[in-house]
Amino acid sequence: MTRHPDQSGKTVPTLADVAQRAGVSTATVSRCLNAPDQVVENTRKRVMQAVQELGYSPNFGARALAAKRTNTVGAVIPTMDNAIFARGLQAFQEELGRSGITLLVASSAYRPDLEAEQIRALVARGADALLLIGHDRDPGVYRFLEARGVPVLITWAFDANAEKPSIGFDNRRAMSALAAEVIAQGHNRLAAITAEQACNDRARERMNGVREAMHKAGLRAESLHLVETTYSVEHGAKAMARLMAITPRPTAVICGNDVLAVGALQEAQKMGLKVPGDVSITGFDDIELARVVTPQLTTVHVPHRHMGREAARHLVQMIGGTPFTQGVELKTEVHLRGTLGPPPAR
Amino acid sequence: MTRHPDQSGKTVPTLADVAQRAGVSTATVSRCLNAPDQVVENTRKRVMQAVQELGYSPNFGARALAAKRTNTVGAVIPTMDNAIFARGLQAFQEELGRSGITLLVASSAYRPDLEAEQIRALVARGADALLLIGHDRDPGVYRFLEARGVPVLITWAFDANAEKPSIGFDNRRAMSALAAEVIAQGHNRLAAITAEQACNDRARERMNGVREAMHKAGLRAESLHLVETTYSVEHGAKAMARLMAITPRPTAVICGNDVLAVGALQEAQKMGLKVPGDVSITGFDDIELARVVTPQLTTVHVPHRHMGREAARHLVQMIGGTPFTQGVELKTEVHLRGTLGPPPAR
DNA sequence: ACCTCGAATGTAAGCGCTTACAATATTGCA
DNA sequence: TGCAATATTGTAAGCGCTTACATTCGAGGT
Repeated sequence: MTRHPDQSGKTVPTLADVAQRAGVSTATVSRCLNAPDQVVENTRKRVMQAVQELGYSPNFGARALAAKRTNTVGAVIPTMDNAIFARGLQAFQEELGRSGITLLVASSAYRPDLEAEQIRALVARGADALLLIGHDRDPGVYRFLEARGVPVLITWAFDANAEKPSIGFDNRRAMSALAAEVIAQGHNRLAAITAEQACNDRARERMNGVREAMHKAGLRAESLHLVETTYSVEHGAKAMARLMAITPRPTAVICGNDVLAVGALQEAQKMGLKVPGDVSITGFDDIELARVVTPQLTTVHVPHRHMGREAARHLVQMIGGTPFTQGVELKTEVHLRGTLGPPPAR
Repeated sequence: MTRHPDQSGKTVPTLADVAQRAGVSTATVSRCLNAPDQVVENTRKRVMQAVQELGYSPNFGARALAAKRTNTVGAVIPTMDNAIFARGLQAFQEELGRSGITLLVASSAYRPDLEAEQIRALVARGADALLLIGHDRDPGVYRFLEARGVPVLITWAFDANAEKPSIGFDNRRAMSALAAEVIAQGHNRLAAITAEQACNDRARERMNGVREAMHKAGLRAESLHLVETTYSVEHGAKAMARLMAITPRPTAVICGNDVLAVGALQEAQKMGLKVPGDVSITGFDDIELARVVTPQLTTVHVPHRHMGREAARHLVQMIGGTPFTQGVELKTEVHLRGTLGPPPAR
């Protein structure tokens, strides 16, 4: 493989270089960097100056190797391609920063095999703990993590009975509440567009929520027209086209997330359907997109930032050795906006 | 600091453990992992089985330390909070993956000090090369990178004369082309909303592009009403409100990016102004948002994925030792959509 | 059967850092 | 001033891995 990039024979200064220049031992330099108060002011100044002059920065690998600790946590998210995870992750990172911990992010493109690979990569890189999205996962992955003693926290979902502690919300209940609002408007021909449900407990639970609400309202859950598709505005639009071809046409389309919902909305408008006059549409997540389309999307608001912050706090504790958390359930809220209205007066 | 997370005395298997179990030396195990064809089939099978049974995975830090090479490149982007960088970065990562290189991403929240810190962190982590956004940066950072011999590629901008090679587009020219279209519609009372220009050559050059187009068209560049604000839909809206309070009211508002433009669009509509009937609005970037609002945004399309892919290719070469690149300039395209029209017939 | 030579494997020296422990300097107090 | 106690610094042993070099093995040629 490639020879390393010391293109012009540059030499990276090491601890020893700094020590020599400052006229102290490497141990002292190390202490200056990691526990400055153990070093007397005078020496410290000298060392710091040497650090400056040499442009020294510690070699992370060596440090991790020697200290058996990296002050790094890893997160594997399904995709960076949209805002759903961005906001929560940002908050997560900010909170970690307070404890001097660095975040490493990897994305799995919604593929379980890639996710497993990324998890291994992060662990190999020394992640002290991991943040993962959703509970669904090959048990082998959990065994691996268990064997390595790497604390794991699940988020974007909450399930008190799952193998690993989670900080998030109950996807089923949240969606059920939204669906109940839809039904309360008088809709009884319902359809739904969901992201792929295999390996995705969040998507699955959301759809279960829809059925639950239908059942409670006395509607036959089996009458729900369900289209499963991959995550994108375009696919949402395509799915919508399929649903609108059904007769009698569904009067409300409940989407598993805002991105699909926006696609559905666009398609409806393109077909000349009035939203919500001819058909109601709802989303889930309440990302920026939801408030930017016309009419604005009725959706479930998720406290992304709060979730990220809480996750960080708990993970820091877990790294500190506080064993096993019960998990935290966060509340979501249905936000009623323009895309939901009563069904057409047939 | 925290004791490390071996909560229950788990022991992570090392190369030596694998070697012992397979009855070979550590060198052979290492070779099995890094250069399998140097090991005879029989031994290899035995080793691989031991790896399996033990659930061994190599310690990245140790490997980097010994091999002086990490097969990792780092990228520091201004924010993860929106889609602008996501798509290009995704492509970047995919292309790197082809060469077996891992991407580490950090975000700087548009703050130069944080960016410098993240750059140091990535270098300390052994990044073989770095991808950075835009040219503006404290010279000290470049000196540091130079001293470390870390190849750097700039993207999301192109400037043949800049200190570091870049792969991107000419922000000024691209915006100038868009502004020319606006002017061609008959607008002569122009306003603009820009992201903060300090430390952001991209934002600055875009505004220079507006002025350039005005100048070419015989308009006084000084007559441009400019509002500078931070990056978000809401701030775009606020800025729009300020601009719409000016008399005589500008008839076209050129925004430095799509996010600000969407905010401006929302505000205009909230104020009861017709877009483009009463006021035209344009964006820049052509992110998903641009096609999702009503009417769709006239904007500059940037070939994000192409840019990411190219950047990856060149960076891989640079790591391989191919010195200094001339850089690559990519073409952008003005996409005329619904938010641009002729000015109101006064 | 013996020798040569290349392929396969083993040996052991670090890579740059942290940290237990030892050595030394400094301080307070009698 | 002298001594114990404490604060500061130094010494050196690894952390887990790669790799140059040494060693051993096996096949082919005579």
